[in-house]
Amino acid sequence: MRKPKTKAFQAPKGMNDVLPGVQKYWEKFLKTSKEMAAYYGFETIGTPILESAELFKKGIGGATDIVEHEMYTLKTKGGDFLALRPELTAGAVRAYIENGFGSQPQPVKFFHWGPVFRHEAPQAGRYRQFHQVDFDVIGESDAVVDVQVIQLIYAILCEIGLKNLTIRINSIGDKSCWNRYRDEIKMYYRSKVNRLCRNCKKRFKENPLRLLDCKEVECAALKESAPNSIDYLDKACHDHFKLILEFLDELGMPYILDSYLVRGLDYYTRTVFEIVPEDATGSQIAIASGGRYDYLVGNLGGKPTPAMGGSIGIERVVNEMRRQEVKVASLKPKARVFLAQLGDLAKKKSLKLFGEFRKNNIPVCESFGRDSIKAQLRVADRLGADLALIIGQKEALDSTLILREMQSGVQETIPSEKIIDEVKKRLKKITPRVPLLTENNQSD
RNA sequence: GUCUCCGUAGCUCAAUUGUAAGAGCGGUCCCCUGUGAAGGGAUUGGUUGCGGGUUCAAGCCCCGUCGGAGACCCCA
Repeated sequence: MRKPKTKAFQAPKGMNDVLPGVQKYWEKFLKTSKEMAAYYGFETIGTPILESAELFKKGIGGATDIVEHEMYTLKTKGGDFLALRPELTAGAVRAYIENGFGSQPQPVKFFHWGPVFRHEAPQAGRYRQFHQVDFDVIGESDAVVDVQVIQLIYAILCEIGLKNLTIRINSIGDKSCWNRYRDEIKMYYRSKVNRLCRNCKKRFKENPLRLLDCKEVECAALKESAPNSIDYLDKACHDHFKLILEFLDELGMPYILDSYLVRGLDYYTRTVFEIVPEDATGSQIAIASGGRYDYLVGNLGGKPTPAMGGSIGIERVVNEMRRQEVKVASLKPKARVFLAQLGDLAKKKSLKLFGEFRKNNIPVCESFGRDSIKAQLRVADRLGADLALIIGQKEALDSTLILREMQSGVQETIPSEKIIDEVKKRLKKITPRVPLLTENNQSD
């Protein structure tokens, strides 16, 4: 007889469980991000995971890969077309407009984080559901905020312990520069079209600027002598960018000017940047990126408002933290006291006692499910407890507890009402078997 | 969407197509019936991702499918 078996479920492709063993990295990163963001004057905002699909088409650009091929879309029962957000900025800007943040003192600074979705083939550092933190400064055109956003993101990454990060930065100008530059690019490539790869032939027609993004050997060789976008910035954009570089120099931040850096979202103007770990193996996965988007608020129906933002990919950061073996404190509260029980009455009393200790802010560990005292003490030992409290039939009736110092094995019977104070006293006296502030890299 | 490699116990991995798929680690229990660490013993573990096919015989070969790792594209 075969038992009918439910098939084993698997998480959807490219979507991962965040298991207890890696939570500490997430916590460390999020805690640091929130604190730093608050310090820089950012206020936290949360927006829906679902938004009108149209928002992203208008915001990110209908011709981008993200919107054209990678968006999870759905039609509701009411007939609305919604999409799982592929990034956070569009939602933040929508919220800015919808809630009238435009009439508050400018700029408005948002800190924003959560899951985002892109239907792509999973790969190194790439998932279909992943998480970003996002920083947006809306309502300020000064170059100083461009630098401030980069500084903030860079500082967070350093603060959590990442090393050897490089900032790549470029300016792609704005409307007044684009046409001129696009013409130059087309001109340059016109005679070379048949040497381009298939994709680039398409790009030549549809979006010539993306030609510079290609990594095919042939195309990469061609772009070496292609006109440089920076040479086609108008005066305002040029000055803006120059100022940014001066700020970065002043701050001593490790940036390289990458004139081929073009981001895949259409809303960017002027400044674009990404932060890449210098990896000996040559992996070039950006863990953070962003840029200025001076037209986005206007394009989404608000009044024209300059803005700057950037986001960090949490999974990529966590992967990098683990690759660099960053030390992160364990999340497990270090319980130095173990509570062991024997018998039904004792078990009931233990449960109550556990609550008492909690109120007194003394972490206590237990293994109530185990009935043998031996097994319980074994657990106590494995957990590295300094004190074991044992309450058996006899103690439960007498309202006492046995207090055992694990190191020495010395025991003493203590009346229940005095146990909290006694434990406090002993904990001060005894040196912990396991250091309290463990910064370990073991998976928990 | 295209391509390459991979899928055996909770974990790390064995198994020339040929007994009834094994080991280490882990878990549980016992040696010790109210007292941890060392040691010893036992035990728990699997429709070999799933579904077909070839074969007397498939973990192994073939097809499909679902996952995973990675490359392209793109991106955090």
